[in-house]
Amino acid sequence: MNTTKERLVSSAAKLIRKKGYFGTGISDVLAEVGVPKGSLYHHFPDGKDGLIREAILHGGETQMYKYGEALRGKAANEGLCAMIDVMIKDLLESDYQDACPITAVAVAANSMTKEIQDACHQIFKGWQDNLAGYLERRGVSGSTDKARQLYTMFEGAFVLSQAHRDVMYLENQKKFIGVILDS
Amino acid sequence: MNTTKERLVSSAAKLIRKKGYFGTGISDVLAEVGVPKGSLYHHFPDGKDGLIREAILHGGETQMYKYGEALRGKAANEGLCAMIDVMIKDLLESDYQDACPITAVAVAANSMTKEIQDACHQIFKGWQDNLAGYLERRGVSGSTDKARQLYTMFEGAFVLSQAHRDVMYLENQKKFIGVILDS
DNA sequence: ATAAAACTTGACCAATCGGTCTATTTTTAC
DNA sequence: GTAAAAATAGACCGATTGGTCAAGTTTTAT
Repeated sequence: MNTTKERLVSSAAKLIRKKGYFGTGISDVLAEVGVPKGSLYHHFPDGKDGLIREAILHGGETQMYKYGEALRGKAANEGLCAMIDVMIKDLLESDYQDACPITAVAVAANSMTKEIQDACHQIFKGWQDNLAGYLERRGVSGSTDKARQLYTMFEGAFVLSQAHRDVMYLENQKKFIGVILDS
Repeated sequence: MNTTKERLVSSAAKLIRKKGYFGTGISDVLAEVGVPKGSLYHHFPDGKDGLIREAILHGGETQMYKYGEALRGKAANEGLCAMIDVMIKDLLESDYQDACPITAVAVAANSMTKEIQDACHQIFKGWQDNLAGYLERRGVSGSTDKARQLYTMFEGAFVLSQAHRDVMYLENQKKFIGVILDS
């Protein structure tokens, strides 16, 4: 399926990674999809907020799927390194233009609707739980705490790699994965 | 001194922490300071970009000073914990509304002017160098690498604590400071 | 076949955006 | 004291913002 609604959501998801909530205009999305304004308000009666909310969920789930693919069937350390490689690839392929799809909105989410805050929260939590489950299945002790810490490090490294236009921050995390897993 | 220019800069710095670059309007700043438009364009001929650039530098330096105060005269582990407490206090006092002053802009900085990107880069680098110098003075080996890693963790924890409205992410970093310093 | 529901279309709206401009007031320098 | 410079003031500008709406088209159900 490739409905108008889906194309609007994935276009919005793509744009908010680059410019965030306030930087992404309704007309930008409309122009990219080639759809008039009325269609958007038919599918999203709540307007921009409804669209962005779904875009966050869509972007977050897409990303989680990519991470899941990288982890699958690998030992803990190896899988986590592959996950970092996904992040590095994302940054390089977009020439450092694509932020973490959630961070791009989350940093200013407190001035937005409750629904959007919840969407950010939900996706972040999903990533974390997914990572914890992955570690648990590999027999790592204290999987919840370690997943949280790894996830924190990766998030910081992503932000800094983008800001400095240097994937070194992400690359460096590989060295610390073992330190955390063994702690 | 408390000049019009300074008040404009610190108001802009305050607002971009809450809403980011695109979310902060020139008129918001003007309204808060109680100054007409002409004054702003007198002090900042480059308009919004010039103002935001100085706001980033100002906000970043203010923050660095606060961190420096927390670290001063303390052993490495103790000082870093105090630094985390500063971040926690910032989040709680603003009811999770204030993001890291640089992150708030940096996540979308790639769609802004080179000058603004450079300002973000400069402040981030300053924090990192400061932390490395602090560790070095305390005889920590590999101070550059460890400062970078601690800084990455703290940045991630700040973003996640804000997004989840839960300072636990920051609080948890205290447990890992020793792990990194001893690694 | 036909009525209802779903969807598309684009003109239109008030409000706000960042920015320009000229006029006036205040401060500084000599 | 007076001229120049700095700063304040706010009306005004075109462009864009998110959003509404009435009219038309297509799809679905019966």
